[in-house]
Amino acid sequence: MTEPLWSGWQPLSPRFTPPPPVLAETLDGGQAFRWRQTDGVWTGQWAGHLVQLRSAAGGLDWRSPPALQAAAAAALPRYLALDHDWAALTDSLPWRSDPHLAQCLAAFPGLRLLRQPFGETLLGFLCSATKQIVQIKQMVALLAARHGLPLLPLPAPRSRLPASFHRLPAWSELATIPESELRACLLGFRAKYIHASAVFIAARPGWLEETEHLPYPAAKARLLELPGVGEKVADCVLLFGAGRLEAFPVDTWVLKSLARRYGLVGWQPAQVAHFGRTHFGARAGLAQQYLFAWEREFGDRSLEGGTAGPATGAAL
DNA sequence: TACCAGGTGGAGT
DNA sequence: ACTCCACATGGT
Repeated sequence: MTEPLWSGWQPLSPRFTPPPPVLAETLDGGQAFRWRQTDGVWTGQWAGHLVQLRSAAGGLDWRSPPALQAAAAAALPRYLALDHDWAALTDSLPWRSDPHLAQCLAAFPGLRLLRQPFGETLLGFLCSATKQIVQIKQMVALLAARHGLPLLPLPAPRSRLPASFHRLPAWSELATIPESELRACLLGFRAKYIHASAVFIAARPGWLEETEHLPYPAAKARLLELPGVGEKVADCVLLFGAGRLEAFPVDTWVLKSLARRYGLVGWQPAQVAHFGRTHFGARAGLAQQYLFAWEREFGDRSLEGGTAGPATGAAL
């Protein structure tokens, strides 16, 4: 008979027990672009991995296709950053003196940063400029489907696979794809940035890997050399793809958050970034993720009524 | 129909 | 240094 697509569910360890909405925010809130939920089960991919997660009584369960299970078991702890003490990291944020931050922490208990593959994170956020998350996910899915290697040596045309799974194309592969084919993946003007960045990276073997391991300021300076990578994208890549918690990406939502909740109306992104790093400290990027999640979920509703003073409290 | 979306780079002051 | 603007495309 054919091998089952998925192996049996296994408990994730160390434990990771977010409430389902927080798991959703973690996997699908704008850090990563390759997770989908159906019937309470999250299916996600990174590098050569394919994993499902579901909430169970004592924590999360996970499973993979049998052929990929061993590799996934080794890779999952790093991807989900299970070895980090997120409760302690979150507690180190200045929530005691910042009522709005305290409100954000309470609204998304257990939110964490993923540790995604560096190159894939770069690709995702090169797609992100002035696009909604659902649209970024669509671009990334098309890039994988059309230009990435199949994940499994697929057994049968009639297999029970709901869809075929593909890796994202590596940067060396992206360099060989004509810009017109990238545009066909709904990338729009981002296609030329991805193409030019791929050519840049392909001309410098080892450059991307070295960049990942440099200290934050040097790594950011190198990422800024890439066409299409500015302050915000560089910080997202370092925060979500290199574990640099001091990176403080300022996107339109964080700009809104700091304007509405901290009174920084009219401030430029660079000024807001400076404020964020000094106010939130060495793990400013973690604080940023809470602010981002809260503003997207509750921000507009909280505007009805009160003026946006510092840390005006909307009811939870 | 407007306006917005996890922005960036370039041109003109 | 700052301000405006083009860049593609779909969602609301």
